[in-house]
Amino acid sequence: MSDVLSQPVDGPAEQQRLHALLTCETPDLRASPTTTAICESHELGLYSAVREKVERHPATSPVMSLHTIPGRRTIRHATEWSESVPVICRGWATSSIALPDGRRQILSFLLPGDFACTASLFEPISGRLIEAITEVTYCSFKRSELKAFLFAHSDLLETLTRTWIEERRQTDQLAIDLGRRTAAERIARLLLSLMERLAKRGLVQDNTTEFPLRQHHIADATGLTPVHVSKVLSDLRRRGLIEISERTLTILDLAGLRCAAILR
Amino acid sequence: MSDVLSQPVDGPAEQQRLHALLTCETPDLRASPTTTAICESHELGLYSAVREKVERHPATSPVMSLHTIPGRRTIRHATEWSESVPVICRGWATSSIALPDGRRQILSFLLPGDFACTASLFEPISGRLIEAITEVTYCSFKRSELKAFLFAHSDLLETLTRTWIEERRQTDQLAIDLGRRTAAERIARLLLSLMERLAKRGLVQDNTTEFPLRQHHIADATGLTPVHVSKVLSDLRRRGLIEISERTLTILDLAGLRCAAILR
DNA sequence: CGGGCAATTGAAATACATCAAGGCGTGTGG
DNA sequence: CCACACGCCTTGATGTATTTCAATTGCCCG
Repeated sequence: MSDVLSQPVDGPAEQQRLHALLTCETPDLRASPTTTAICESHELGLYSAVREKVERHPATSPVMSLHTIPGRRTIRHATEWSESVPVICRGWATSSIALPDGRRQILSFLLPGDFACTASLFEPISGRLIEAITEVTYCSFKRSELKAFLFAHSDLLETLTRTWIEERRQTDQLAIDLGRRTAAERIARLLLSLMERLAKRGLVQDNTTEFPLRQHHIADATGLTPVHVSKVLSDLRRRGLIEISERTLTILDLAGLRCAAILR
Repeated sequence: MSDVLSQPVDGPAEQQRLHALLTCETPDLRASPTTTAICESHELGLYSAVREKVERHPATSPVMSLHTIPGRRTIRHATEWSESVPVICRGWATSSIALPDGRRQILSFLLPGDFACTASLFEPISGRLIEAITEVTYCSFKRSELKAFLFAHSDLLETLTRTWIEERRQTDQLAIDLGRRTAAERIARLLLSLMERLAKRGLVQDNTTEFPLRQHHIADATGLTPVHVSKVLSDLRRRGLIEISERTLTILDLAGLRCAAILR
């Protein structure tokens, strides 16, 4: 295992704590930012649906373990044949593909509640690199058991297909963004879509949110160079559309930004 | 319905013919190019698996109908809420997204045996445009029945997930192609991947295949302009890697083309 | 204090787009 | 049968978006 700092939580006593964490039953945990993020993402998707189901049928719960790793660490190597499926519980991560010569493309940013990739529920992932951006705590499900659990509850299976379809929609959009949109459009759209996802998790207030992305993350997600990202962002700032500073992003002119993203 | 020329084949007598077509039982049909393509793609994926199953349990077969439309006609509009799922049986088609201003991105080329999009098996497609390139005959399954049929045969469900994972792998590759590769790399990779898929269907002989794509198709698939595609293709020709003429493509130097695609 | 990562900015280079003209094949109507 | 239009491809000239290169700054951290 490459994550020296990972903290498996498989013990019987720890299961109790994990269950509490998952279901937000412990007051002190509820107060922590960790579980806040998790709880807020209640209506979100597959993970929260699984969590709810586990809460109701604890006996059949798939084996899982909690891990916390610092930023910039990799969660899954591209070649790793892992029997477990990670879900982000706290922090930001990336899912990307790398070319041998160093070029790389970020396929998606993973926020709390996101499975790394729905396809990885069925087979070990192929060639995708999962990396923490910030400090991340994630939940590792044993694949075989999660799969069985999903198939045992047909409503979960339905949520899974909905998640999958949504995932597909996202990657379709990514393709047209990369293939047919200008740099400014791509970046504006990225910011807007992140804002939307963060808002669903209750992480946006007054159009402002914590924003741990470095410009090279934006570059790798939009198929651009860090330098050019810097120039475009400066331009968006100059036009009074956004403000970025101190790992914080605020959208000053939503309509204007939408226009820059060409959401006609 | 926009396809004036479509030929529904729902009648009881026609079912017989359709079944024969699907299972390649009729000699005259077997000889025709139509069914050759279908039969060759035997080991290919979901469609052939479904076909096999239907052959074995004809009574439970989902309702389907055959249609033939000329080239350049649209099979499914982007906004169309259709209750049926098309599979290409003969010819080439595209699956694409269009922007209101005319820019468009082809997400995939559909060859015989391909479902338009695995996700569309569960819900009507959203925003994707399916268009015939050549004359196309396709098979329309009634979604609800196909779905039920799949769920009734768990091995089909497994084939479905494998297809889905493969589909996902493809769109991931598309993203990194569009985001991080040069024009020549994109085009070389497109040609190689098409060749590979055609070879699986037995449509390649002596590194030569029928190739109905216009350069604007290649452009829309690679995020380039038709003019630039022309220039890159000319270059590949000049370097003795490929030959395109008369709607025919032959790869003269496979290793060289692979190198141009940077498959290190 | 030094060293590494991140961001900014300007100048130069390049990949690709746009514009424009011409050729070629094909269908169509006179 | 010819004239013509139209779609498709090619090629060159020119324009532009984005990259590459380089220098500078600030910041964090040991």
